[in-house]
Amino acid sequence: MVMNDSTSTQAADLDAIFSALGDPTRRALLCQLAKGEASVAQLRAPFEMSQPAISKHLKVLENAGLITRATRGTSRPARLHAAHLSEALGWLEDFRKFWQGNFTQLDTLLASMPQQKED
Amino acid sequence: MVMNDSTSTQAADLDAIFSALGDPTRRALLCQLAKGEASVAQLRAPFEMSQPAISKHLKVLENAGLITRATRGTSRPARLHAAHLSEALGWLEDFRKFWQGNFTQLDTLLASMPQQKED
DNA sequence: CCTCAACATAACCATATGGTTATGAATGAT
DNA sequence: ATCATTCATAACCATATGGTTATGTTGAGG
Repeated sequence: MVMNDSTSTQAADLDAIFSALGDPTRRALLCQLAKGEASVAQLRAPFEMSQPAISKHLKVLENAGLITRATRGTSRPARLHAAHLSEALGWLEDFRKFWQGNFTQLDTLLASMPQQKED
Repeated sequence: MVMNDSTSTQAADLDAIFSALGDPTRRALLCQLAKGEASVAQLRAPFEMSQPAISKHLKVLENAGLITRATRGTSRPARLHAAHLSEALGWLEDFRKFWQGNFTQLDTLLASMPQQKED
């Protein structure tokens, strides 16, 4: 497994995806969208936040490839684009496998060594 | 499943974890640490970046609960703390399940409706 | 055609982020 | 005791982020 930038998933993608997920409002928006597509007004409803703020968050999610926008009249409904979410999942799962595989070795290694003071 | 802040995982945790993962340097640091614990100097080696910059990144990772620090003499080696990584994984996997479950419904729903122009 | 509704965009602001250089503190070695 | 090494912290800077209000744009309906 390759754990650096030579992976098929571009580092910039992961930057955008993880950063997008780092905001609670945006995670909540994704949760709403998991129930189906929704307009800006609908997405805004649960929040005490201005409409432009929601539009900005949606743009961040769109740039991260996590949602797509349509145009239906004056409405611009958003919907999930799960492919990019799996990129983040993929990285984390790969990382977990890598770490877990290595952890076993490390564990074995530590067990065969004189005890060390940890701090 | 609960997709909001009332989950056992605090929203603030996820904020910190995902934000921490949003930086390529920090992901690279985690990859290095997946091979085993490492000192600041060792972690710094692959980067063209000052030592304080690395220390700052390590603090971000530590605040996110993704690593722990030890103290061995003048060295302060870092090591992975995978439990918090699984929080991010957990959120993403839960989200995927939620979305996938709902996607089926949505798909069925759309199939039973008159065709709509998408944009 | 006029107007309302639904958004987007611009301009602005405060704070956060990611880097730097300079300096300080603690430990190990001589 | 001194000195070098390892790292943390402080101060600073440029840019990004997350919010606001004000305004522009575009399509639907009377």
